[in-house]
Amino acid sequence: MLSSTVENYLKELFLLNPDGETQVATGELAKALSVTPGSATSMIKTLAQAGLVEHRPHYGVKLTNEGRTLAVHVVRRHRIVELFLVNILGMDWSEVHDEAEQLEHVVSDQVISKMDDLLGHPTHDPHGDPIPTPEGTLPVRSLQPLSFCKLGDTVSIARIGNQNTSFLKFAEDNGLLLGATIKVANKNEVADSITIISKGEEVVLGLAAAGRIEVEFA
Amino acid sequence: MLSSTVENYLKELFLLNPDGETQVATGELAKALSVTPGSATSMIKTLAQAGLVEHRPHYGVKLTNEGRTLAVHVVRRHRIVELFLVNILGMDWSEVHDEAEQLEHVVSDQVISKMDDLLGHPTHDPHGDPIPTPEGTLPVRSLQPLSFCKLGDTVSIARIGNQNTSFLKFAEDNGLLLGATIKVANKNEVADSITIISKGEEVVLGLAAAGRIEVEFA
DNA sequence: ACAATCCTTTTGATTAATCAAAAGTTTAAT
DNA sequence: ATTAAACTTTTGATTAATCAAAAGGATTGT
Repeated sequence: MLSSTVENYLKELFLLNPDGETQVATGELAKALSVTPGSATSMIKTLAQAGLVEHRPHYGVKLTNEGRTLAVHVVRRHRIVELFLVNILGMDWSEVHDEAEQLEHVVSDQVISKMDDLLGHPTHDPHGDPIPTPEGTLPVRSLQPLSFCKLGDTVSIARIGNQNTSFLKFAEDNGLLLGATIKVANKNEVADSITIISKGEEVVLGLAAAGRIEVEFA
Repeated sequence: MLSSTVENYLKELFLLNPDGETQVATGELAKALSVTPGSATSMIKTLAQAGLVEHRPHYGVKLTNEGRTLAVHVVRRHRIVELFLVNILGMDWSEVHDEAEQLEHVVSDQVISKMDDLLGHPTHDPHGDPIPTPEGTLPVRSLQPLSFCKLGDTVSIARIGNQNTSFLKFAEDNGLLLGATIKVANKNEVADSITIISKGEEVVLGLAAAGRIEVEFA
């Protein structure tokens, strides 16, 4: 059985590099997991030993097929739990990420399967992130960051890629919910901001924040 | 925040000595937790340091009020989770104990409270064990072990104090469910067995097993 | 080509939890 | 009252995960 720590390293490697195409830098991984680079190096060596990652010292690290499979399962557990907490237990989507972060390491496959049934085999979690199937397949959508939209574009929100509680509360308060249709009312590269119309109200966002909201054309 | 290990030690001390009247022996605690006596001693010293238990070396150990409060909360989480897994997720009562054993350490109070709402503020878990209130109070019932019943007694099953999966499956298969009314058809102290009639069928149990089934007079 | 800088890796220490086995207490039996 | 048996505690080691800080590569600028 994998420790929670190992599961977190694998999951984070997957999230930082979902396609498995690039190498993830030790420092990037360390930062994502809030550990020192030295800790990351030593865990990477352990994972490489176990055949879960491929490590090219000083260049980076990448999941093996085996590691990727395990990582995807952790992600599946996380996202099903999140949706369950929101849809069945009635929790707020801004709160469930941290809770799921704990639960993902202890819920059994059987519990996940029961939750999945109860939820009606959903394809996306409350933040719009795809839920991997039990076999490890991920539904793919072609989304673009809101920050790439042009003046006048009318789009619908498909994903919020920022799990921060306060940001999610802000999004909720301003009607920036999954499926909401919004229109770009202004965009100012110099001022680093974008203005959108959501439910008749103007909302101004910095481009960095808008980059973490993904949309599709309606 | 308490580690899972600490929570398990506290929980087990509570289960071995719910009234806090006697002292629990180091060896007894060690056995219940499947650790060596030496490990138990060293953890007991840590807990005593933290003010969660009172340790009289060579005599035994006992929860302090603070330790008891924490232990009761762990038990509450465990039992709510168990009932949730059975009533909401549709799992079999014989399977939920081990699952709850993991979940009890990571579910937040908020999740427990939502589960509690959804379950309608239950007082007992699927095995008939009382669920402590959020304030730490335990409902009390006066039950007696089935093994104490006399020939001809008609009683209803109120608690199954054996969490072993195979035993629970056996109980289920023989109609020995909570609330079931049974009658003692035979009792043989020499043969160490008791025979009961459950749903018209005779079921023979050893007295040790019958001792872990608790009943109340109908 | 040579530093300066920026990462990464190594080294040595620490903490929580555990075990095996030695040493120490208590209890019970003769 | 001594000794044996049973239990508890201590000791010394081990493992997983971490950190701080030293040492080692790689990259870039001049």
